[in-house]
Amino acid sequence: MPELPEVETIRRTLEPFVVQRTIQKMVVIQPKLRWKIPENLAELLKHQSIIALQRRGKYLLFRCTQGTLLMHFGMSGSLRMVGDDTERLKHDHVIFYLEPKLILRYHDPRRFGAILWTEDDPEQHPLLKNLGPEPLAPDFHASYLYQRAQHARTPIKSFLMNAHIVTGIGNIYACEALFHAHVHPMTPARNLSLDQWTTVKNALLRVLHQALDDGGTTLKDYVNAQGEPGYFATKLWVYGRAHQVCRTCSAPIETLKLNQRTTFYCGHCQPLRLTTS
DNA sequence: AATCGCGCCTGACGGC
DNA sequence: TGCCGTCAGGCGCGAT
Repeated sequence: MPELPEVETIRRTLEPFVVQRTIQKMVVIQPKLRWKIPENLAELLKHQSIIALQRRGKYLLFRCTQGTLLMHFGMSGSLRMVGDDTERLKHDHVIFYLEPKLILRYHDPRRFGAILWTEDDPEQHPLLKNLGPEPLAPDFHASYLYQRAQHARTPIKSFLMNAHIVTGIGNIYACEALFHAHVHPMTPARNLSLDQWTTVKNALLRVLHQALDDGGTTLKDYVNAQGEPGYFATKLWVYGRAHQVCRTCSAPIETLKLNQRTTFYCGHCQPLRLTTS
């Protein structure tokens, strides 16, 4: 599922190809994504040039001459460059035809993704304006997390996955970062000391950078814009490893449900501490 | 104000 | 073989 490293990988793969190109045509096959694709979008996009390709959290931003196309991949979305348009697949919902010739196909079986348009500052778009900071930004500090967590009784894993606190962290990287930080996912966020937040933040950055180096995590169907998978899946320590032995201590990896999401952890390496230390 | 759980979707899989 | 239930889950939104 595309989290920050996957979306950033798509962005990096795509950027040298799409910037400076012009949108000749957009064909919508299935407009019903998480939100309906605006009916006039094809008309609006025609003949616009792509000036830059950016990322904010898990959103991909196509900065165009007269506005910005916002793209989200939900759980199962992908965007691929293809040579020709002859072999359209089931769940290919939108096709972008660029000039000089380049075809992009947006594919999303579960349709939890989104394709939207704004002509204002995209940072002020309702979906972006309340997002928390980028964890990979140079000014992202443990002290920020510590401050925001002061009154949060919510489990640290839910806290890290809250895009209004910090963007881009989904289930996989939240589980992995907490494992490396030796913090139990149920620990109330406000219980962590500044030192512990430093540990968590460093673990998070290490996991995100490693995943980026590996081109993201492919569990089932994630591919970048060139159709290539990511190789971080082989380096997962807890995610998807229920009942298997911990690679550190050989205890069985356990699971629990947090906000309807399966949470993987090692009960031995990540002891639950309910008192502030 | 913070937190919880629903609903949107399809595909894979297990049981019968 | 087919049908049904369950699970996977990002995230806005309404309810508490």
